[in-house]
Amino acid sequence: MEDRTDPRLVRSRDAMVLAATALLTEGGLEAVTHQAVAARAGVGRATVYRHWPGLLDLRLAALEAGMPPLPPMPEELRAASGNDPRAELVHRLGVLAERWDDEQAGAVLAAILGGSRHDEGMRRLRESLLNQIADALRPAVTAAVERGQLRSDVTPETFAMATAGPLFFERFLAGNRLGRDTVDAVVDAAMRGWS
Amino acid sequence: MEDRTDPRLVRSRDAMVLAATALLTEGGLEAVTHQAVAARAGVGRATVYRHWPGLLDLRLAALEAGMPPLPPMPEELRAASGNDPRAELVHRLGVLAERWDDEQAGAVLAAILGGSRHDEGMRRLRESLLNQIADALRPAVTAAVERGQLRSDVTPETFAMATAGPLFFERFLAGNRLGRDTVDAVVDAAMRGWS
DNA sequence: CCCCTCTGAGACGGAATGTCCCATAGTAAG
DNA sequence: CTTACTATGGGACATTCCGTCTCAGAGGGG
Repeated sequence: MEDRTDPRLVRSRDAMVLAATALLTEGGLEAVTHQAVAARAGVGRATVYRHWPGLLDLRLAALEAGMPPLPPMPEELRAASGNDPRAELVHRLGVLAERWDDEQAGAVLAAILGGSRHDEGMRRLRESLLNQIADALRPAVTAAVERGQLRSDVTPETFAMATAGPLFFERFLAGNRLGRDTVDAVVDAAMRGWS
Repeated sequence: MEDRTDPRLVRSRDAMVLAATALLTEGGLEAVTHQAVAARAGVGRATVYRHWPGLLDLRLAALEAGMPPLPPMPEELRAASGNDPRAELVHRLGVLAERWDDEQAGAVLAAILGGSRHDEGMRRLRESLLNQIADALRPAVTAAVERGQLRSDVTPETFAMATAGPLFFERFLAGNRLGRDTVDAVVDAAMRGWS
């Protein structure tokens, strides 16, 4: 259990990760190479190799950095919505939609989708992403099921498919930005369709 | 309007496109390079450059070849279903799901999603893909609207989002294969949710 | 049969990749 | 402040890849 806190190490590391995510956003995963990261971060080429010996390691680091966890639901907001499952679902999917509207998220998602079929690390990222979404919806979905607003066989995973699916489609296949009205319509249709 | 029918030309071209799609399926878009295609197709490296001077041209050709149009709805099937919009929607989305279950389609889709943000050609491919889906659903959606089975403001594009979206999510984010039951449940929920 | 086009093979200069070494500067401990 | 240590930057190096060019020969059309 090493405690690597050498400031030089974290400094250069941060600079490299920052450069890598920027390159990823601008030019896709292919643009993330040891050389490009070194140049962008103002760092020696050998340093990048020292931190991430393999190209996949480097790219994985960029993807992880570009995929921070979703913020948890603020407790006061939950109370303010009167513990209404529908309102909570709209809020959580709204946060997700906001995240997906970001350029960086698009680059990360596309890269993970493409890479997860060939690389184990990216497969893990994809699964963690999926769990992130399902977990964000879990409490509200469970509550909605208990109140009879959703069929009892509807799991958070199913509901994620029914809501995040259309949002994903609209954002990344149709290329449209996600407005609050879209989120609202999707949640509405899903609750009606799966009850 | 040239009529290039030199057998040598089409022969080598076909071999290269075949090799390119295979490489795309196996290793993603990055695996498609002039060198790799030449080796795989048993063709001189210069020949690949002659046909597609740029790397993007080459990759675009591979993507186009891996994205054939959806087959039209057979007229007898349409009659057999008694012109029932719901049955037609299930059928068309079933065809789409089958297509997406194929390995090659996954590679193509992921590549298009990732590349369409930086390349004009891929953006066109993405749009054509979207239109393909919307067009496949158009007649049935229109019929369903006319019969009051869907709200009058539901367009084929909206319905595509509501159905192809979840299927896409389930297939490429959750990583599950698409069974007939999934298609059925999704169409069912969408028709209930958007009516 | 001849002419033309496409092809395969290879040479080439340039760029990128991966590995190594070493002098130096920043860091932690005495 | 001094000392031992460690990460860094820069460069050398061999190797591979990339894009372009040339040229002889095979395949096709008239």
